Amino acid sequence: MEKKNEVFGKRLKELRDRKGLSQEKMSEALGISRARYSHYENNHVEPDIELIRKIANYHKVDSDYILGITDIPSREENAEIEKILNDPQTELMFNDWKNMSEEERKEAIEMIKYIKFKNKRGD
Amino acid sequence: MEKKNEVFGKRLKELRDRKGLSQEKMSEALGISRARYSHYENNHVEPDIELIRKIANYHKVDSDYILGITDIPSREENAEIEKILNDPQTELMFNDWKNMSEEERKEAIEMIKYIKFKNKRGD
DNA sequence: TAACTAAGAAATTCTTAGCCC
DNA sequence: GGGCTAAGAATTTCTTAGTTA
Repeated sequence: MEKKNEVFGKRLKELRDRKGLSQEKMSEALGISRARYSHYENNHVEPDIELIRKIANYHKVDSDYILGITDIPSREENAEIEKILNDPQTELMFNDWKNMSEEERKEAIEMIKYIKFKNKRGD
Repeated sequence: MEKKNEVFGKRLKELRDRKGLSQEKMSEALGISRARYSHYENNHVEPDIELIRKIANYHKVDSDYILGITDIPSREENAEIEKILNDPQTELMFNDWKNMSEEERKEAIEMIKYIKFKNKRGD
């Protein structure tokens, strides 16, 4: 059967697998038939906007991810990261980190691990 | 004519108005007919995924906004941050960094500066 | 059990042409 | 110009039933 070269179906399957659900369970959750859901995963057909919304909501990911516009499942996470990066110290650290070699980075990671380890022990 | 109670059309019109374009110009930009574009704004029909992508890309907004999932036009992803964080080592480092205290971070920054200094001198 | 698909029915979309302001 | 829509053609989607593994 014909398959469009779409990322949409891949995403559906990937998100479903992540939850360990069968197509049956997924179709129930979305309120559609088993066959219909299968068509989506195999890129035989495309859903309407309402179902795209339901899918995004169910998996708690951005529609941009489902539609293959981005490879980041959710920008919410990214927003959190941005917040962390707004911390002055973190910014400082990142300025150095940016232009470090792989070797230097390895070294730095070791040091960081050591610092954490040391403090946990209360030295 | 029948109108679905959709936010999709509203968004299309709003984004077009923001640019001060006619439906004609918009339809040309998207590579579709004038009537077809009008149907979209009036919620008579819904586009396929490919066209949703084109619209989001043209207006530089998230598909989540166009589909009415969010009211925030764009979550303004920081492309630079994404790129940096995709590096495996950086990810590793960041996992530790996240849950470090201010004191620990200070210490880490000193260490990083030292590592860089040391290497510059060729020791 | 789980997933896929052929075939046809059902529904939606798209075009053309024309209308209104 | 700028936007809307009726009507029918064209296309797509959805269901049923059955197949495959």
